Amino acid sequence: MENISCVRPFADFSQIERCKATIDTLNSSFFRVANGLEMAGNPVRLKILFLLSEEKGLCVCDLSDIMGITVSAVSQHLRKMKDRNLIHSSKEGQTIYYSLSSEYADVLRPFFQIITESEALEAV
Amino acid sequence: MENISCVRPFADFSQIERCKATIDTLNSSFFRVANGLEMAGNPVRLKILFLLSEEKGLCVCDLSDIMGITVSAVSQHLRKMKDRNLIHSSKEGQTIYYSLSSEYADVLRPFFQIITESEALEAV
DNA sequence: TAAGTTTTTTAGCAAGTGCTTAAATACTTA
DNA sequence: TAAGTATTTAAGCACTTGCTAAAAAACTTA
Repeated sequence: MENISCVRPFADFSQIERCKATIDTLNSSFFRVANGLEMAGNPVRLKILFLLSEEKGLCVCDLSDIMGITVSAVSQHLRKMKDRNLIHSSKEGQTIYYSLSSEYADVLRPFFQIITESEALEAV
Repeated sequence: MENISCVRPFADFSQIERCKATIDTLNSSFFRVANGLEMAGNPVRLKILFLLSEEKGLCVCDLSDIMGITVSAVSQHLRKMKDRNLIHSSKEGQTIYYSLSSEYADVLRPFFQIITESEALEAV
């Protein structure tokens, strides 16, 4: 893929080179950020993230009950998000409580706002 | 999945019921927003979205050259994002220029900032 | 018209996702 | 200790994703 696809007369080759350089420098950042966004890009996980941002003291089986999927399925989602540092866990006796990391709480807030704002809209 | 998974003595059943109701009301919003976030959750697409936010007048083959994947692959990504209204296209002669929708430009800005800010960090 | 260019679409495939069931692990208490 | 509860892990599966190569479509110009 070292070829040039664009032969059109007005192609801006300096622009292309500049973009290539930028993309290359920031490459690992793109992967890291996309990796986080990918987590929020699944409706079940987005719900979990939303719930953790709104409520305190939710465990795996709470989330399972709330969303109507197996405890195992929730657990696997939680692990993915924990691996990527979107959420944290704290053990209290037998139960493990999950919470949203403050970093992601900040960056996801606008999306949660869109979700809650649409409630009124959809009721029309 | 109408069973109750959580039998622990301190389970807050009113909390669970409240959450269930919220999630149910906002269900379609979660799907809609996750559907958009899913687009940004892929490194190739995130790069495209970033480039469209920074540059004017990029076409499919420009993006193909910049990122080193086939024109076809880029085109398929663009179609997905166009279907979900993340981007718009405008035809000028033979070439089709793509641009980021202002709605998504706003909501993705914090992420782009994280990406560009990390440049200095990684240079250390 | 015909030839050339840009873009999209199709077909096919390797790899990944998200779920369930069943088994394993961790912890508490009788 | 044994029994019960909370959670994670493993295995297996239907389904989806993202890519390439090749064909088709849309447009421009000689």
